[in-house]
Amino acid sequence: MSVETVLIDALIRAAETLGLSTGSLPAVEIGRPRQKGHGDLSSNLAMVLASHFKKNPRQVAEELLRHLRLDSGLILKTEIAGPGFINFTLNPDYFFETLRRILRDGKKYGCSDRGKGKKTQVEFVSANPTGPLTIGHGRQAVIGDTIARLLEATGHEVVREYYFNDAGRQMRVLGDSVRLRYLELIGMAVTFPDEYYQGAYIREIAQKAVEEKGDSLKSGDATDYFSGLAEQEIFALIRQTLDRLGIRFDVFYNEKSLYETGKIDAVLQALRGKDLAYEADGATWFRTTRFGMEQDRVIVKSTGEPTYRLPDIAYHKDKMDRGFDLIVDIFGADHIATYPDVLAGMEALGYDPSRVKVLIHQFVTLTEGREKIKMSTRKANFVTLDELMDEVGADVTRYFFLNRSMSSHLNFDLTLAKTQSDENPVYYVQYAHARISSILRKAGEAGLDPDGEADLTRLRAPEEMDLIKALGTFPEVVSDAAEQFEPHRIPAYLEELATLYHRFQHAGKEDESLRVLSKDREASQARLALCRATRTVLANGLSLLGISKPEKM
RNA sequence: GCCCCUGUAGCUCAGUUGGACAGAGCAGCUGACUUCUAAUCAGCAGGUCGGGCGUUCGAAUCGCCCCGGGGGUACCA
Repeated sequence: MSVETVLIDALIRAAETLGLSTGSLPAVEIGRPRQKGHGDLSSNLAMVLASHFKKNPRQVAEELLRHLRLDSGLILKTEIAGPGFINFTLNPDYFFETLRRILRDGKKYGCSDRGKGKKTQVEFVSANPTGPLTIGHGRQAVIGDTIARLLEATGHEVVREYYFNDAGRQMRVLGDSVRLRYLELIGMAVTFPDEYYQGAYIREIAQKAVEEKGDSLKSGDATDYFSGLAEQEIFALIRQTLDRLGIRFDVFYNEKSLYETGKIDAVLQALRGKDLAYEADGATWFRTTRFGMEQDRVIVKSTGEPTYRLPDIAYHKDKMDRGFDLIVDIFGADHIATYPDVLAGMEALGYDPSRVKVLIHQFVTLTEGREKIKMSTRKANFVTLDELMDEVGADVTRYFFLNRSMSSHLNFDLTLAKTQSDENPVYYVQYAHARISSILRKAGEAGLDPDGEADLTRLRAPEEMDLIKALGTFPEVVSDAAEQFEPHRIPAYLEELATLYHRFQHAGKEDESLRVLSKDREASQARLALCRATRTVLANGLSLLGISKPEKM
């Protein structure tokens, strides 16, 4: 039983002796004061009950305290503060126990089984192979991968999936773009349309075609060859980029297969069978108005070609049929309009739409100093994810994207990322890890045992206690981040933890007796244990972010 | 017009789901190294939380109305 539940039980019992029936009690909550000096835990119960008793909250708090029976081995001190908070100070033994647990659990510390065995799919990136991944894709890739890692850490069984389409208009234009560059390369005069893909990579693919085929394709329709070649080359590039970021997909799902296996038709039939699809103006419409939307939507154009909605619905039906309990879709803000239709589709087909969790991340605005750089795959003026990693490395790239909540626009100043990479917070966190590694190495030389037994009660300095307390909240941070799908909580936590560690180690510089490797052997062993526990948590956190854990810097 | 995101220190952003005097990093200014790696630490300065009204014991957080920025509102994806 956690301390929180113990306290809640005790508070409820105290409230009952004041004449409140359990039924009329509001939900009792235990919070963590953010201010030092307000104890370790606090309850707002007195303030919530004040209006019921028509008394002042501090007075209610006093009465509650008078009836509160607490285990002194757990709670050291209670106090009424502020407008009527009851603050609890925990017995340090409690924290030493969590420290032991960290040392015992190691890599598992922070993991939980909240999502025990839940079959979960995370779909992200899903960029069509029309060009190198951009910085916008990068944000999604890193967010998606980290959410997958968080879900794994909380016991989910995760499949990472990339959905793409290599048919359709986009790919035809791509193939034809390559064809025109090819013709140019073999010396023919062509006019290259504005709306075609302008990037230099198109020429490189065309060059490959020249090497493979010479000028044998100068006449006739070889668009299929060109788009096939382009897809192959570009996908290889995309996988390579993802690999640099440490991202591996379990499944690459091709939209085309939905047609080949008849899944598209099956959806159409099913919708028609339920009178949820109808023909009008030469097109086929989905009765989305049945599901609370303002207008019906076209799912098959008058040309006979489906709109994106139909395959999207068929794809999600397939996810449902594959038995996923939780389906996480990660989209950029530009796709925000597509998901209500997909969810309506699920409902129409008799599935529970609440199994789908749609996460929308806002755009990345790339700036160079004050200049905004516009990003578009078709125009040549984008900065690729690879170029970014060339400049700042994979760790910084991942960290930058994970640092901020996905609902806020990300302002990525390229000049800042390049010139200030030394001052990037990721190094601050990594440095704490490296520093600990170094001190553990030194411990052996000093005749201490870095992995040895320790009397943890020797840890009493404020710098030590603050660090221990922070280590104890890690599992909660991880499960909250996973549950809320908010990866940015992890870097925020790690920065705080790194600060506490740096402060702890620095204390030894001001006060000789607080050094980790001191003359007091027992104190040293206890501090080494604290170092090890801190390194474990830093390492586990960095692993969740997919960022390296240097032993030296 | 309607829908989604957003507005917090000079800049970039957090804010534990309604709690205690609003926080961090960077930039600025002071100080601390023959180091258990100073890629560090301590301190100072910096705010009408876009504006207004409301709900509440209590609002950056919830509701309504304005103002600004971004995205969407296709028989494009």
